[in-house]
Amino acid sequence: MSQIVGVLLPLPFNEPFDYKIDGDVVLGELVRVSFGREVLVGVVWKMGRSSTIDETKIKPVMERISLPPLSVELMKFIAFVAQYNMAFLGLVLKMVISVKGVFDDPKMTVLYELSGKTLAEAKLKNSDARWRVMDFLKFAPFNRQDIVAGAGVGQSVIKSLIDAGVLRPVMVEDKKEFKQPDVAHQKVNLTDEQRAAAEQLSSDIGNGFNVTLLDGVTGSGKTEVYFEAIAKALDLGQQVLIMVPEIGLTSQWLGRFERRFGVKPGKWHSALGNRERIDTWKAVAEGRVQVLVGARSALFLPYRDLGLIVIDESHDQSFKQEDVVNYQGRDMAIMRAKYENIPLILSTATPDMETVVNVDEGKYDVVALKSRFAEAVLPEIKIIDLKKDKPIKRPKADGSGSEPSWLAPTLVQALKDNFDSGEQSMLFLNRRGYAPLVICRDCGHRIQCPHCTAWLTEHRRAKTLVCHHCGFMMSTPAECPECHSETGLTACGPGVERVAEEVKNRFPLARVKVLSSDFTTNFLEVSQVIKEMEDGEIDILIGTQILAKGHHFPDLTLVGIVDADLGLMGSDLRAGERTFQLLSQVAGRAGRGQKKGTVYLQTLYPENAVLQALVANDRTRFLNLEKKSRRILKMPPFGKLAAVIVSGINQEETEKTAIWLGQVAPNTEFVSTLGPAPAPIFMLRNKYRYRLLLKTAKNIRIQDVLRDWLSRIKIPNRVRVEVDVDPYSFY
DNA sequence: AGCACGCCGACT
DNA sequence: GTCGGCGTGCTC
Repeated sequence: MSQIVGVLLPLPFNEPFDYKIDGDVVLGELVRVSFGREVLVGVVWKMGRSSTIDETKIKPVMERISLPPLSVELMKFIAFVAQYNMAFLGLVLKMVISVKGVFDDPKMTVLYELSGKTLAEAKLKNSDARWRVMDFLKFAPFNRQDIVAGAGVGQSVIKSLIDAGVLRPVMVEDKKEFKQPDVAHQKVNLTDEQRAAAEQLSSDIGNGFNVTLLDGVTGSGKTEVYFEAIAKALDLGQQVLIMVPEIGLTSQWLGRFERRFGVKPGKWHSALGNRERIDTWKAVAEGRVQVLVGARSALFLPYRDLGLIVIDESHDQSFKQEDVVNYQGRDMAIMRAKYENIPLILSTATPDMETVVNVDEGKYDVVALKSRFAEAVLPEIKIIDLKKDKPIKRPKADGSGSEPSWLAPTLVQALKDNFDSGEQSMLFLNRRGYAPLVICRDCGHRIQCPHCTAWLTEHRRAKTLVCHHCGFMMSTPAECPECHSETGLTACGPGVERVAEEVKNRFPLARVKVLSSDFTTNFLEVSQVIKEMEDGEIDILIGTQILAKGHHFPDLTLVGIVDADLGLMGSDLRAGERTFQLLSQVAGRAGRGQKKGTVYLQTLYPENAVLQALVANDRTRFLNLEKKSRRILKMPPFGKLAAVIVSGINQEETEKTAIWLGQVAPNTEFVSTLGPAPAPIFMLRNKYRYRLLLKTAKNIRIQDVLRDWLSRIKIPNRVRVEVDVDPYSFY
């Protein structure tokens, strides 16, 4: 019996294509079909016809893939993500099934089983070794190596049994085995507060959809607490997903997991090799891996029986990122939990405003951890007013003139005292490279990226100038490209490399290391430096953002934030929130052991409300201020935003399109638009960019408004219009 | 998306 | 005369 089904393909379409298929079919089944001149794997999305094309043009399905079909819940989730983010349905599906080679013929291995033929029938003599082999294979087939080890025989014994037909080969798929976590492996002693929190989280497992904010300061043991909820889900035989911001940085997390559950969890991230990616995808689909830690993209895996989602460091901005499809990983995770009807835990020390408001409105539960582990106390935070406490220029080593300084005398003194008493210090500056700008002193020329409206950053160690927006790279020129002066080029402002140079200069005896999320530093290098820091082999560590993530350095007692104002600049809606989160995360690195830590914030604006709230260690005050201003401005979460970016090679054409869009933009009591305006980075990768911003009331379906708006004009071919629902970055 | 078809300008 | 630019349309 042949029937017609709609197959959704991993291509930019919103509708499935019709194919003929024989036999019983279920929705979600994976099928290989020919499409145009390509062969693709798609998903049976609809029963029956979805188009009106001539039946003779409908091709048959080539092959049915023998993997479990996508669940109805996952299909609904895919449809939701597509409609919410204004993305093609097929491209969202692509995020689920585009693992190169998963659907190819799997690797097979040869195992041997008993054929039923006896030794006598095979005209073989009885021997101990032969009987041990036959005993060993009584219940399950094994490969040659396993028979050798398990029966304690040599290869020749096995060979004679095979040749005689007593053993026969069976081909089985070579599946990577994922060890099952052991819930009772090593229970951790929890404090009363932690125990209560763990119990509340555990009680939600298996009881349907629910979101809980696990709110605790750094060092309060959030991880150990949600581990207990994970244990409960594992007890029920369910799968667990833990979403983390950047997997490469969590070797400490993996260590803690392994200590608690005795095995390594499955991993999913961009740096995974193809073999491991295929193994993991299949194991997730077949329910052979129970715990998976992963980046955003792990949300789109075809879990067999997902029971819990945990989002670690849930405030992290990297959960919102531009993938195949733009989406907010945290919000999408909550929707997935809703469709799967399972609980979700948001774990953070600095919840974002969306989460805070949802807690206020009673939509999310909250569990708070107020005290730090053991004796550890919160660090003391001090502000250094750079206008009064000015960094003092230092004479150059060779005596020719002076070099600028980026560290105020107070901070230098504190570093000295800390070093003298043999304790570790850390300096934080969220700027990679040596200097963010190179300028010619003779003609005033500033070296710009040829493809973007952005200055090139000097990376002195690599002897290159780099564009941090498009990746353009050139070797640092010897003379000014404009006036050819050989002495004019000067580095302007500090990056981590330059601060490190100053520190090495001031403390020649200290062991100084730089840690930066750079293309020149790889994962291995990063974990190496982190290990050295843990082992006390570094006195002063200088680094970027990368330092803010959950590392635990017990002997770190001094943190200096070189430029607390960085990030407060610009018109970004979440600048304040992000700065508060980043700085309190960094500050939280200090004093996690027995010793009290001190944090210095260097700033030109000591009265700034964000910094004041940090000093007072008063998150609530900060959140209330922020909440108030967002409510007045009707900004998220009190209103909705969508950004529209118009980009193209031709400036005139691009600008004209943007202006047209502005002219037909909807403006009502509940919907307003801003722009077009040139985007903050006007030219990016050789394309001119304009931005429009759509703002609506909270109860309006912004996607409908967008669709209606964008359909009013014809977009020229060489102009691209991108939509970003709930934008975070304002580039 | 990926590819073919088809219509106009600058070349061996 | 052809080669190749990219605008348009199609894929079940």
